[in-house]
Amino acid sequence: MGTEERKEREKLARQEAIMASARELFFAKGFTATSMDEIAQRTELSKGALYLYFASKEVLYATILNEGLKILFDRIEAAFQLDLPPDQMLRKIGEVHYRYYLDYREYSRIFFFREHRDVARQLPRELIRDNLEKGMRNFQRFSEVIQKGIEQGIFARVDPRKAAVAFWGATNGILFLFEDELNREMFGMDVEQLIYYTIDLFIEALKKRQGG
Amino acid sequence: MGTEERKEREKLARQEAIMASARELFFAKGFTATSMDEIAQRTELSKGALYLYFASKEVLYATILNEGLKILFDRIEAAFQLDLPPDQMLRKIGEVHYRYYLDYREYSRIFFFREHRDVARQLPRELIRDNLEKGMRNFQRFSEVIQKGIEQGIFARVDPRKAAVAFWGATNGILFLFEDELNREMFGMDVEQLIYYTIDLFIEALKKRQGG
Amino acid sequence: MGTEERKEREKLARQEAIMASARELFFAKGFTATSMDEIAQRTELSKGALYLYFASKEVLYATILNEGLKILFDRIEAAFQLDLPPDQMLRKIGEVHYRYYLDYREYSRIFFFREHRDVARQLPRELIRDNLEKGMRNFQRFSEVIQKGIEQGIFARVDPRKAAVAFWGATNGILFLFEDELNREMFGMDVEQLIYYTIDLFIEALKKRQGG
Amino acid sequence: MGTEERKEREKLARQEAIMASARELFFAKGFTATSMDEIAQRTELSKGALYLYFASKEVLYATILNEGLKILFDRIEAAFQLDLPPDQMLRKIGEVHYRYYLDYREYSRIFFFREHRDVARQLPRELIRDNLEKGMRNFQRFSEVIQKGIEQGIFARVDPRKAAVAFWGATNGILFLFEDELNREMFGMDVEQLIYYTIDLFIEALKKRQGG
DNA sequence: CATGAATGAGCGTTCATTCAT
DNA sequence: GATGAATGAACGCTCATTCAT
Repeated sequence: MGTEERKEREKLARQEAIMASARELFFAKGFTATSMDEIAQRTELSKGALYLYFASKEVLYATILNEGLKILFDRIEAAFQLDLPPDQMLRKIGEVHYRYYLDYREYSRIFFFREHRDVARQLPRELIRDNLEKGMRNFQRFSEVIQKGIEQGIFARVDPRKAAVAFWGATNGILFLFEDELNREMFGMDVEQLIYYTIDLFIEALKKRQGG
Repeated sequence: MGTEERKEREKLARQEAIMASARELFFAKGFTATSMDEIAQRTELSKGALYLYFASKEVLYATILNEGLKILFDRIEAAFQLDLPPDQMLRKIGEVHYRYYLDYREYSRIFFFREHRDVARQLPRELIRDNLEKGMRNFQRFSEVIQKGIEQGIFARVDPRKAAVAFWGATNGILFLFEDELNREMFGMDVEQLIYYTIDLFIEALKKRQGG
Repeated sequence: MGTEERKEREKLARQEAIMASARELFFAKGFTATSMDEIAQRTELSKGALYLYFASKEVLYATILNEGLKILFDRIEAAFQLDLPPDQMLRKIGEVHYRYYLDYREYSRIFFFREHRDVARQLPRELIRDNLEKGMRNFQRFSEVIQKGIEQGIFARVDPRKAAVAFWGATNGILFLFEDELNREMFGMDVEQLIYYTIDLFIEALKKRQGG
Repeated sequence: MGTEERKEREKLARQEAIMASARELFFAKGFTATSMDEIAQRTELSKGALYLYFASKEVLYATILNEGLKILFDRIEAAFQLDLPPDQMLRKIGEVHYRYYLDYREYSRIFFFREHRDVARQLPRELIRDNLEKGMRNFQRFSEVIQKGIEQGIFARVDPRKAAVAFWGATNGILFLFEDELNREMFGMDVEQLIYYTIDLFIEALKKRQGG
């Protein structure tokens, strides 16, 4: 029968509806300031119904965070499918990171919340493992790109894995710094300028460097 | 009589006792999740007494944050007093940042979270301005070091201010990434290794790069 | 099914139960001295439940006040519907005021206190306007009665509006004075005696007076 | 020795200083909104010291209220010393009441607080008795004036004591009504106009009335 | 499945009063 | 007498979660 299927579909639709409301509210007001009441209201569902779909406010939040993480993973994954020479690929990855930061501003932002950590632990084990695997795959690919660059003589003989983390850390750090208004004011420059500057600086470093 | 002095001492001791409890709790659970009740209990003082020493939870938190910020500023300030060639000075700054991260782990950790900023705004205007000024002075010195390196022919003709932010962002980003247990597990390397790796990579990049 | 109806009824019953507790407490101790905790306890409901029915302590109080005010307005309104000659109508109004004072002793009492006004301002604007309108209509009718008395040659040519306020003020003042136990003891007479005495004195004054 | 006297004087001075601060604050913000802290601060005395002079916040408040009552009593007392014919004397009393309302606005206002009653009971028995006696004396004189008016044929043969209370109640009632902003707006006239209007209306009534 | 009324613990903050000094 | 640090109970209000229907 299609009955069960329909029910399953409806259940998922409802779940997504809740997440949609929650997303907007969490993004706009943060975890603490958002109440289950508001989420229920915006979803036009009863407060009790929320607990039919999500075990707790924390789990709901964590699920949303995970969603954002998935998007980032997928975008990076997609980038790796492109056929680009290593140096351009590196630039592409940086760009993807920055684009994600622009397109999903709130997800990026939310990763910087302390609450993120406390709450991320609430994710079902399988999701956590899944994220870890995806992350590792990306990291692996990242390293391979650099390795390929070395083999092709484009990059110096660096440690590909270290370089990958350093690169990722650098872009992350820039975006993080520019989250703070006081910092932005202090630096007097915009993120875009700086993120590409940092990416290029880094790629140059890899190109010219000798030894690991 | 020493009576008054003693009282003053005791008052300061009590204040420090409150800050100590608060520090531990804020570090462990963040601002929102820590209650004045808990702080009072841990200090073995009545909740009301807390308000004799700090006007509000926010002010208490802000006072603690500011303390940590001051230490970092002072350390960087001190580093700039050393007489080192630009490239070594850059390495020193990175090292200071990392040392601070090690010695005041929890402060670093707290600065990484968004909650920090929301509360930091509650600091008295003069403190905010003071912090901003200190930050700017550090940033200025930082840029000057790079500028000097360029003039001495050690560094390529980069934009000193952009390079300074990129450098600071990179170290920050590494430390931030390694805060996450999953990331640590994924990367399979330790922070120290990587932070120095990144610093050196960066300095090399500045040395070899042509154009700005 | 009657399920929904029953629920609605129960809801209203609960609301009334809260108001009943609140009324007693507010009457006995005033607004400030009454706590939501007490009201909840007396209603055998959790404190939180109170807020399901009333948005705030102020709104709860205001709702009760408004209820009492409405009764008074309605009674006066009803009196004006009677077909009585002006002098008897005046006496009727005084009597209504006094009867209300007897029947809704606590409401009268509460209106005498300043606290009332501070909280009355918290009423929704529409209610305030509504009350003001009702008050004005009553005042208008009141004046018209006196005006008619003048036209019929029963009353002297006084200013009807001033006379109306003076009359209302006089009855109010008597009731207010007799609220105080010390005053009652001092005067050695009862309210009823005096209120009618004052009313009659007043009507006589209007009858015999020449000029306005 | 004058030592003891001096001490006594100082004690009284201190007491008065506390009352002065308290008066201003109670008048400006009401009983509840005024804290002992503020009173102590304004008096430049420690909070503890306040309790050396007044047993509680309530007693302090009551003492101030009593002071205001005394002023009113004294003014009326003084009026009775004047050598005026009964009708003019009555007008004088009304005027004194109104003048007091103008000059000691806050005292008048404060008598209308619910808190007044709750707190008045806290006065030392002797003060309460004293007030009662003064009140009775005034009431007695008041009645005598009317009695004299009757004997002189100026007033009709009313019950002097009832008339006195009615008169006092009427002026009180007017002042009370005009305390309320909404009422003032509704009536569209000012107190002064109306208070004299009511006084005169009343005196006329006494003059022309026949019987008691 | 879904509702929404109800709970109950918790929040930051205030403040009259006490008491060791 | 005088201080002022400390108390402790209270305040109005919120909200994640539960559960009878």
